[in-house]
Amino acid sequence: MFLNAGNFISRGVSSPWPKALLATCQDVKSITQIHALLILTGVFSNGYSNGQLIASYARFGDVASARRVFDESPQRGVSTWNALIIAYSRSYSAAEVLNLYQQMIVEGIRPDSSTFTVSLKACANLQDLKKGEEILSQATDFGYKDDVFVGSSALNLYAKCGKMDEALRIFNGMPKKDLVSWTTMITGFSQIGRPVEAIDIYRKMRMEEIEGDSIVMVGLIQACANIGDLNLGLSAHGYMIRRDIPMDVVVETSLVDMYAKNGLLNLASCVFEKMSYRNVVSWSALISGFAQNGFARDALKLVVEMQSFGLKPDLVSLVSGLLACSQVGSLKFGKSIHGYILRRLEFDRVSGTAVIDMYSKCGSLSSARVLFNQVSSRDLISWNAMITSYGIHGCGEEALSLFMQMKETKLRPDHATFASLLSAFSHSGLVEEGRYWFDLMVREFDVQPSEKHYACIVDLLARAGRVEEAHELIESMIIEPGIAVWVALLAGCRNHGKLELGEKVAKKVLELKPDDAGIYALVSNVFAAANKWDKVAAVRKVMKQIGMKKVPGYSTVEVNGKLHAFLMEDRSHPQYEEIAAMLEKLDGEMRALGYVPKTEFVLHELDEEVKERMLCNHSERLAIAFGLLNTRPGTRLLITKNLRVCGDCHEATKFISKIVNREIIVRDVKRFHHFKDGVCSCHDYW
DNA sequence: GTAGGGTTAG
Repeated sequence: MFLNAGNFISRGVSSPWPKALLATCQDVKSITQIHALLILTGVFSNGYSNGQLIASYARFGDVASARRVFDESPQRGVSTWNALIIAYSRSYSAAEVLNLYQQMIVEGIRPDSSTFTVSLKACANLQDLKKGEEILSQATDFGYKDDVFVGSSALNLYAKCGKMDEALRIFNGMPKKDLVSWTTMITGFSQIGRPVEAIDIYRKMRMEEIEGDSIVMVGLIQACANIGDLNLGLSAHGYMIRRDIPMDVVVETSLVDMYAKNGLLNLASCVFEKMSYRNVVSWSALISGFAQNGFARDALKLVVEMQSFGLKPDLVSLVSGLLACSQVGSLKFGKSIHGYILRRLEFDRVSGTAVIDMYSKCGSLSSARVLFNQVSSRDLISWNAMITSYGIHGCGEEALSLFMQMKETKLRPDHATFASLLSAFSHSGLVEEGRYWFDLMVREFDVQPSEKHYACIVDLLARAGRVEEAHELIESMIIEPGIAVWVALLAGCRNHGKLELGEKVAKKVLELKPDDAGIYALVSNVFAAANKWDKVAAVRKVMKQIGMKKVPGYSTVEVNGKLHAFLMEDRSHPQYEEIAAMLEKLDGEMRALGYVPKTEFVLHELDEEVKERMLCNHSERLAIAFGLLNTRPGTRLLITKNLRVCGDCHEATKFISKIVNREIIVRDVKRFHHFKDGVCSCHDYW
């Protein structure tokens, strides 16, 4: 090492030899040796290269040594100061950066472009706009107003503080822009949830014939992901391949996320598979893509799989896991994630809300409430989640009471709060409360009713049998009634035998061209209830023509932590014989207690006897029988159904809960039913 | 200057 130093000196290298030598260092030890050499040769006491020495220590994260060099330096020029400031910046000590900046000013050292850039970055990270603006004005005083580095740092400062309009003002006034300036704007708009403007600036950048690099593409891809602009996303991907822009883990992860968010899970998986290196973020992007597109099982599989690759799930990936548990009603998996977070991580607000949602959607309302009480800093979404929980469990009064408590905080209820609240009223039959708060929502809380609020209130009225009133409300709507409100009315018509109006509404719904098989099923059911079998056939034909498949009804039951799924008339199950025998036995006991099969729920033109047999084979009944057979007496059963529970099964489950003396909880696609001692928590109102 | 997470109608 010293020999090399000699070579540098004797050859009279014109570039400063300490710099060249320091650059060759691979560890702190060699830096220490050169440090000693600099002292020995007197270079150090001349103040020469001290900055480079500081920077070298900082390169290996040794801030303490960097500081020592600084403190021992006999002379400190701007480069010495900058070196130390950068050292602190690299170790994420933003406060110390600003501290040094201040000292530097006090000591009368003239800051340069680097000083301002690093200090402004510290303000951005601290989101300290006030300090940042102070530094900006000093930069102007020192003549760095039009410096492109200072300019971009200013953009970043405003972007990180959420002031994109101010950033845009500065951006437009910048005499010189570089790729970083453009990138900061694109990324800034993208991250603040203004993807349209992000894309707009990207287009302007390309019009000025500036080529993007991988970082700017990340911002663009993120914007595409959030706005759902798949065409642009695909072309961005293609652009990078064509121009051979190197793709690192960040770009590839953004691509996975963009495809996954837009439901192109095949493409997302494809990119994911080809990645040479994947981290927790890459896995999370894919997991959340599956979870958010309804592929809960795949999401959960990935949570397990990532661990076999040696990666530990973090809060973000686990929140997606919780979402998946909520969807399939897997209490066991959900609980294990809850435990994992308790043991190895720390809850934040988002994961706290996700756990609340998981417990409530997996049937455990009381656990959800316990956790809600434990969340220290609740935001609007936490409250909304808990109000929703009460709603789906049919606890309208509790939902209202929680809403009143929320009103006492400084949080303002939003459109989601009212959607949950109105839906809670609807499921509990609190019609007057619903009308009252719908009115107050507009008058006092300034929340304009949207389609979903109207759908709630129409549902509320129609469900309560006030079908005409619901119809009148639709006629009086300010906004054009969409398919959701008509569907809510239609369901009311069916449930309350208003078949004449029902037929009219059914036609209306068909005109609006639903894209949902469930809606076609409802329309067809209304025609079936009115014995219009020709129209039933016509609807089925339309569905066939547009290639829409009826979603088969299925139910799942969790037995010993494993989910078992049953389709209607599912004879394929290995335990089918036992299940059928159990159902037959129960059927006899139910009839003895007064059960009469409600064959009107079989929507085909068939013999009564055949209809009765079909009802017995509904998926929820198979799941219940399987659960009874495979769990110890007295165990609570949790059934999840992908459609609404049928009226006859609802009746039968009440009887079964009494006969077997068990609590049976059924989660259908909209809400929960808690069956116990022959009654249901919904009091037959749903 | 760069990536992933929670609530919401029928």
